[in-house]
Amino acid sequence: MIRTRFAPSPTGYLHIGGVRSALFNWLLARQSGGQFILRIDDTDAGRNVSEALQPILDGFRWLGMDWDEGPEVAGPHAPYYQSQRSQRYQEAAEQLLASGHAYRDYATPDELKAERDAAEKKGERFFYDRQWMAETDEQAAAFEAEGRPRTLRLKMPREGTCIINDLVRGEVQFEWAQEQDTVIQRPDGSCLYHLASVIDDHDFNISHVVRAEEHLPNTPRQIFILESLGYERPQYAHLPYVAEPGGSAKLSKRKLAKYENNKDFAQLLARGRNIAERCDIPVEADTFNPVIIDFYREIGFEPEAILNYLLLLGWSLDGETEKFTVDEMVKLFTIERVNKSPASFDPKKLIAFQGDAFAQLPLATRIERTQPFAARAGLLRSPEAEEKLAKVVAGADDRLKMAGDILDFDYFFLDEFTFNDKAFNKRICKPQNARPLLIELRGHLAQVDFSSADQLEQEIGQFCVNLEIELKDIIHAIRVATTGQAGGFGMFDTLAILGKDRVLDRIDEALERAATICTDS
RNA sequence: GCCCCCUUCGUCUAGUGGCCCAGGACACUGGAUUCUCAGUCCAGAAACGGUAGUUCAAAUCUGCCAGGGGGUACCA
Repeated sequence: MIRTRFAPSPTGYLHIGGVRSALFNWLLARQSGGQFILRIDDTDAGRNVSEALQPILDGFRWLGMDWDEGPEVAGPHAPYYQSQRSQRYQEAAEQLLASGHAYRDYATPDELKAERDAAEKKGERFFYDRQWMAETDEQAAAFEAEGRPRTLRLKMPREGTCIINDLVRGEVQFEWAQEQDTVIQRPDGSCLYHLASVIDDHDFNISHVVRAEEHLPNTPRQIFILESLGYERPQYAHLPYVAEPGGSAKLSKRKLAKYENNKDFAQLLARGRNIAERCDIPVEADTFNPVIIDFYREIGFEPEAILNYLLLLGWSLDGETEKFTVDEMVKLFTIERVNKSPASFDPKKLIAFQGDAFAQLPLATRIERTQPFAARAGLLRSPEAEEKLAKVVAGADDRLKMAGDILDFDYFFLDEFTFNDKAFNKRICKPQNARPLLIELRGHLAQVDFSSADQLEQEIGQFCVNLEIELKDIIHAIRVATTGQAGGFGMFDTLAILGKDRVLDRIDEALERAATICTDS
């Protein structure tokens, strides 16, 4: 039985790279009828865990990655919080000490630092020489009498090779002699990550440790721990990390400011901020950002689109197939086809996937998705607004890339709207017959029934025939006058949705504006 | 510095010795269609880090070099 795990720290946000690691773990488990476990690495005390964990669990639920064991679902190996498992780590630490695989060490942080600095000065690699190792209880007592702090260190082998057969990297070798005597327990008795992680993976029966490649160099010491304890090795798969947009360094939540200099990243962020601002969504610098999963949920992305995009960041089926439903991902994913090299996060391609996924949705679903955004932005105040929303979403068609884009069509809902200056100049000021035609058309439109777009098309067509002009001689001016925009969807649909009153008012408004701002030349 | 990993179009990738003067996708450019925008269709530009070998034949194998990255914690 394949059992995989993802182990987030409760920091209050779910990193996009983390989501990808989690996805690969989840896929691996699901495709074989295995299990996916969520374990919380909250060894850092002093933080309100439940509060900081919630956004992460919400993220998982939103993405549809369910976990078989972990927070809020419990399970046979509970607790799944490392902070509640210290007793267990303590036992393991003692076992390691008793078997001679670990030793008590009494070096002070200052002494260590001095040695480290000295080694660096000589251009050498620091290597702890076990100077303050207590080999006997007497020695330990003596050190303790001096008031020295006690840590527990791994007594790493000084010769031989550690061979790891990694599922994505193949065989990787490390010389034991290069490994440091890692500290596994602090003076206060708390245990460190490497110990905790190994114990938990063993206790939870994790069969496949699938994690980011920054853990690869840590693996030998973890293997040392687990073999010293007599545990079986899990299978390892070290994933390439997700790199920053336009770069090759690891995508980091600490470098948000830097990414804003990336054009594509900045555009995505700006798009999100625009939606958030109008919908009154709190924009916290820490979480409202394309590196964090919450961002996408807030502005109306489809979880499947994100999953699909992330899947392709480091994995491919065949170089041709790009679109996968979640079921297909589960069925077709193979750890063997995970790439070795880092993949950089490309906001543009993510948007392309999202736009595609959104367009695939049935109309009713798209309406449903846009509804909350329209509501929060105050577009749905009039009684017939819901009905209008349905028409607008239908008319907008694939111009809507994400649910929050509905705000681009606010001019259908609000009395107030703004004219795009450039379009106004080009379509209304410049063509010399635009204004007379608009006046003429306004008069005609006042007699026309607006209930059907087809009807409007006929009427306006006839209007053009009568005046011996072409449709395009007038239609652009109408668009700008009634929507303020250079582009938009079908003009007759637009007019029908807008309704007669608004259309006439707006033409009047446009004419007034033209009178004041168009400079005759 | 030391250890480890990685290196095909701008980006994600296909490619496991001949099918590759390198295929697909996003983005980009041009054209067609339309009332605009979006879309769609067609076309185009765009890559095997370098080098020395092995071989009849190398993006694919080997060595070296270079570049990038990760790790090097009483962080995870």
